[in-house]
Amino acid sequence: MILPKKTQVPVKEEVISSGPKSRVRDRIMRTASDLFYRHGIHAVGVDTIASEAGTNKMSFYRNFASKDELVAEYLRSEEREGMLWWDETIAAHAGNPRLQIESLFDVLVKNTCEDDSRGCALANAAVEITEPDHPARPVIEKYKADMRRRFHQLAREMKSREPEALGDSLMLLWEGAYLTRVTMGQHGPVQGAAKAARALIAAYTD
Amino acid sequence: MILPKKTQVPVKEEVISSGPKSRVRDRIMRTASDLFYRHGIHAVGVDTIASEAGTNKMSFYRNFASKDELVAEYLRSEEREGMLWWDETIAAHAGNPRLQIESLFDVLVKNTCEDDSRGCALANAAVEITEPDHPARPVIEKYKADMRRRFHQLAREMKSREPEALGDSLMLLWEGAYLTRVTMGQHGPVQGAAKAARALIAAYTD
DNA sequence: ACCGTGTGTTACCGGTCAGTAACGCTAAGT
DNA sequence: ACTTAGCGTTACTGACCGGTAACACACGGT
Repeated sequence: MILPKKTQVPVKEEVISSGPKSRVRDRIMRTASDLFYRHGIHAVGVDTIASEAGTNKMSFYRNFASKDELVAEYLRSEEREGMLWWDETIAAHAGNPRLQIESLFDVLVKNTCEDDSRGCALANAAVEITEPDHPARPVIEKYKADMRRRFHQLAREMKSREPEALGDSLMLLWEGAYLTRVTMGQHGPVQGAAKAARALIAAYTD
Repeated sequence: MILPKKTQVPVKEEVISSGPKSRVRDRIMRTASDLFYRHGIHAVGVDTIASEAGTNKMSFYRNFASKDELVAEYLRSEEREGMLWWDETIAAHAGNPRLQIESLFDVLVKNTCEDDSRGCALANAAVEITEPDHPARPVIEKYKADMRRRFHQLAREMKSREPEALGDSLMLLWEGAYLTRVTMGQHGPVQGAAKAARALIAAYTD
């Protein structure tokens, strides 16, 4: 850790570490993400994750400090993915904030209505994890605060009346879509989320 | 159970059983409801519930067939309570569906923004419980379907355009308020739920 | 006086949980 | 040829999980 040695070739190590690094770790991450999302975090043990990933518990603990840390990393990867498709979606309609919001909701509905959807991984984790000092908490808080900021930003760019109110209202619809997907299935109110967003946007613009 | 005996006084038994029946059972129910709501269902064991209720595990299993059954009963009681305050709220504005919806959202925001709120007990349970054969599942499904029906009914009574779309939109806001309360706290978008509902109602009426 | 019901108490079951120790193998880097 | 890092394997710990058996007591109705 604090060894003064190894002044030779730190460059090489970084290259390698960013390369094929470890197959096992990636397999565990993918497997854990799948299981956590489908069955919930509390319902999946590390033994299950490891064996489902084709390895064992020891290899798991060689790559992750604890289950809680794995959960936090799972949510960080979900966050990255979510932000990615957000950016991709709005990039397709740059300069047109109204269309950006509408297509965000269109994609949300499309994704959330798929058979295997179980809503938002971050939001579900927030419901499941009640310990205030869990390492996943700050990840969730940061993500949701960021989402809110983005909605406010789009509402502002749209030059709507009361952009904060519109942004928050859209976020309520957004999260409501996720939750009703879980509570009422893919044919529930979630299907009308995009239409509701349009109505709300119209109400706050001229 | 199927004994042909005891043709004497079945009336008396019913009276007694509907009366003071058992204090322990009630204490367990109240304690379990509190713990389940605050910490989640998976996070609370029957041992904890029993001792927190001032009794022990054996007395618990004399009153409940299993933890899963307790969970189902917990949700049934939450359902009863929810329906109660729904009915009370709309009764105050009978004949005025628009005011009924608005005051429903006002009360929702008021309740959900309180310090100790953790959203909707039924919805949280839906997120936590992934087993499709859990006895709590039908309780949740029935409750949420009923809520949707009630929103549709109010939207219809309001003579709004597309009452189904408005009802579903309101439900999205409703559930979004619950979820954002959990993910973003009491000062998040939940505070604007009533205002958003008014905007949506206005958009669907003249 | 008697008996049933509800309750408390203790001890236990098998299973699962997160997490660790110790050993062996292999393949890649030097 | 030698080292080392990554991985597999087995066995284990201590705590907790949901659920049960057996026994004791106290009280209320008959």
